[in-house]
Amino acid sequence: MTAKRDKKPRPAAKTTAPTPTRSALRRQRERELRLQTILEAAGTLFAREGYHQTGMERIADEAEVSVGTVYFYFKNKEDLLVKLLDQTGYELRNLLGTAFKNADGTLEGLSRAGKVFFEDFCPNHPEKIALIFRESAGQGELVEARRKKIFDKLISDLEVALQSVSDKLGPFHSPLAAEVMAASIMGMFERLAYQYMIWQDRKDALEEVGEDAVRFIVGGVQNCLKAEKS
Amino acid sequence: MTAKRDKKPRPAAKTTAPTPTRSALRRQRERELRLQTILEAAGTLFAREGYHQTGMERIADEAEVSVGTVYFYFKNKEDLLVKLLDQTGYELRNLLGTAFKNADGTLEGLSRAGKVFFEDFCPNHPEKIALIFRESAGQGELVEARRKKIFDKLISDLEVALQSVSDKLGPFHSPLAAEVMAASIMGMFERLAYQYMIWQDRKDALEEVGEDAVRFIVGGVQNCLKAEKS
Amino acid sequence: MTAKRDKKPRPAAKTTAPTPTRSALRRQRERELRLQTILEAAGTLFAREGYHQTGMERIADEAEVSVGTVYFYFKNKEDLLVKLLDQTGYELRNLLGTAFKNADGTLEGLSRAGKVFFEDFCPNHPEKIALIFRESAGQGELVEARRKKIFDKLISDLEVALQSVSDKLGPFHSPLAAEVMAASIMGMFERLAYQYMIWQDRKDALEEVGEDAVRFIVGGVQNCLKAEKS
Amino acid sequence: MTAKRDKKPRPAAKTTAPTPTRSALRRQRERELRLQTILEAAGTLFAREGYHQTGMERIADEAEVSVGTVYFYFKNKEDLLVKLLDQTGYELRNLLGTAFKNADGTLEGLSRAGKVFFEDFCPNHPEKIALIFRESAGQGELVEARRKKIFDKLISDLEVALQSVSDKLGPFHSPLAAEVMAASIMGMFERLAYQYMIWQDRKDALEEVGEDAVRFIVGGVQNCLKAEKS
DNA sequence: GATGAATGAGGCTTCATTCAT
DNA sequence: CATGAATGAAGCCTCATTCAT
Repeated sequence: MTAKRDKKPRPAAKTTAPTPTRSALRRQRERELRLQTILEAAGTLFAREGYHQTGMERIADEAEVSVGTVYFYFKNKEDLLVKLLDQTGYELRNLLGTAFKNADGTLEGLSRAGKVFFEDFCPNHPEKIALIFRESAGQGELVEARRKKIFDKLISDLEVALQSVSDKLGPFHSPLAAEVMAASIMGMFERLAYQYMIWQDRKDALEEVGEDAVRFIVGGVQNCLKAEKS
Repeated sequence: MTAKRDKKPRPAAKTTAPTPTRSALRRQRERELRLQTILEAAGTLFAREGYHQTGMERIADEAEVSVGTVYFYFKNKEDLLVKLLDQTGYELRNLLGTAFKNADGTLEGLSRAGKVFFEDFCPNHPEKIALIFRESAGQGELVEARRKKIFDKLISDLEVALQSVSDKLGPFHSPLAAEVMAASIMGMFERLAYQYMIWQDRKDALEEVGEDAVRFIVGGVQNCLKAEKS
Repeated sequence: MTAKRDKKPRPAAKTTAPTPTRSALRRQRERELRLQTILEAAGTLFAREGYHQTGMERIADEAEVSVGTVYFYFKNKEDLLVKLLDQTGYELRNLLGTAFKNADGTLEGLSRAGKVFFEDFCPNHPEKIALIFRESAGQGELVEARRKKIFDKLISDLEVALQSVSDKLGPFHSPLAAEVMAASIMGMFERLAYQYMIWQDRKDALEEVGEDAVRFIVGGVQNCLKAEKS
Repeated sequence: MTAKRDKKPRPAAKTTAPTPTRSALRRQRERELRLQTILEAAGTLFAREGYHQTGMERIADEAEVSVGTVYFYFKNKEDLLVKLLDQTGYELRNLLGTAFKNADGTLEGLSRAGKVFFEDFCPNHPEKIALIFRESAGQGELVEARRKKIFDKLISDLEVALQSVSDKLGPFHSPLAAEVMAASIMGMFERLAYQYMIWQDRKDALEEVGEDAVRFIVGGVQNCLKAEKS
């Protein structure tokens, strides 16, 4: 979970030291802290300068450690990107997944979820937008696989939410509809975030963008329901 | 359109022959041909193996020329990507732009444009999808600038089409709406193409995907109109 | 004095140890040593084979390090040449500058300085002769600028010495005289060293050459004094 | 004498065409002209940008011919430099050699020769200064050999002139003296020209520089004579 | 655990030279 | 003779990764 290779299936905690000394605990904490520091440094740089334009030495500098230390915590550069991607994906999924669950099968709920993305996530994590939607693209099979998994999960979560809507408001025109809509909505989020956060710097417009997007989504979903609500 | 640097702007003045000789014409043609060959080789490899994973030597091999020849036609690797991107962008814009214009301000027209993308462009140009939506992302400022320009134009074309719709069916709820919807639709196209062409290999599903997407779009647009049609 | 870029200006603030550990000192020493080893390898090869005929790999081989190591200590090939040139220039100026100062405004002193060049510097540093008078010529603006600076300083030192002579023995015929003579003498040194050390291998003749050169110089200087000593 | 390789020991003139047609003559003239054009283009560029910084294509451009044509007239790039160097050397030797001969063993004659260099050659041929004293240095064995030959001849000419002086005014202190003085004077010319023509742009000072240099030389020579003239 | 000097394979690019047209 | 597209060896340099201290 922390260091280089997962060689040792965690024998430490249970076997030798049942009662972790205080210093051991502190060490554990410091280690976690350092790992995060490095991860953040990498994240910042990847987002700002680009994955390939960022060297390991630069990351080490930014994290105020040595290159060797970076390699102690991460197997290699790709690993750094993967971990970063996973973490970002996890956060995003946490945020959106929760929002979708709370949607409770209503269109209002979906709308709220959309607003969470545009008004919470985007303005607070521009570098994560850059990472997940830009830097992680086209970086080799392993990263791409991870990226796919994240999107798959997000889309899947969204699909479930849409099914709930369907359960309440009637079936969709097509069996693929939920899946397609889920992917569509993710695509919207992606491009809108990219447009207004990365290519233009219009954080202030995000609220309105979110509202329009949400209205678009609601209309879209409604239109895919076989028997539309009167 | 020509080679490396446009240094010599055709020193036609001296030669008394305004009509290019036949051999000169053939050379011109061969040159254009070879340039395209290289461009295609690069396109294929970038899409299949990734931009960074593809060396110049590999490209030369694939195009059956020497490395030097590649550099005779393109300034450097980035130039190759940029030219490729521009060409792809041009084609896509040609296709979609035309479709949007033909939409003539009707929702049916928009739908047709969507189908053109999913049923014409996607299945026939999977490598262009990969190039424009994956490989060109995060490759340095110059490429990113070009990428932005392409997306901007596509979105702008689409926005115009949406304005036409608005002209016919009434104003949108918000002044940003057209722009946001345009970007949204591009995002949908992007992610759906990516999902079904790259991550999954479901060309057969594209037709249905397209239909669902289009239905979603139509619903979305309608919902953004102030006075909805009854 | 240190490595590649002086990025980190010694972040001493944090470490509570103002006294560098013994191992740190040893490292420092080893580093300096290696830098010199590389510099010497490059110097030897540049002199023997020529700057352009010497590849970085060859230099690394000669210094018994890897190419990467060379680039760890020097920014690029030009940097290697510049550092080498500076070092050589510094030594030469040290030698001649001191000799000129000790001349104390006498012609005998000047003569002694000349002999130092021909009998000390030349036979012991043939490769530095080659470097400063041959390899560093015509290698781009940066190197040329450095070269000019070195010559300027040497000439300036010599001019000062000549002014001292003038102070003792009377003014020169022309205001430019000191400067011209200084440059002339440097030119003599240069070509004589080149002739007898590089083009011919007549180290044994250097003593006599030096004597003749010095006699020539003395006569030249005297002839430029307005009121010659009887 | 003219083209690529001297393969054919000139069978043309005598064997097949005893009476050169008019067109053949014109061709001959044009060929010579073109050769000179290329040579001048190369000379200008070598002096301005440096030998290594100048590509063959650039030379061809400047001469308004194709690369192939350059290779028709010159075996390779080095050949271009060698021919240029030879030509320059020839001119210089012509100029100085004549001047030395006209010196007629007098110090006034030597002085006149010096002035010819500083007041005729330098201001009118800055690019030749650059070529012979900078660009041709350190460019491989063949060029260096040629360079040596040129300097040897110049020095030898000068030495002869000095011997004439000696014949008139008495023997030199040392048997090497004439040779050493000859080299010294060449060195003076070299460095002074370099200083005032290349590193500084003080053509206007050349006259004075020449005068001072000449006075220095005269004094130097006199001082090397065993029995000085009263 | 941390350090940072060392490694070296691999990448991109240049450019003198050739040769079919 | 002239052209200029094509060649490909060779060069410089980067940077992820390792390992002795």
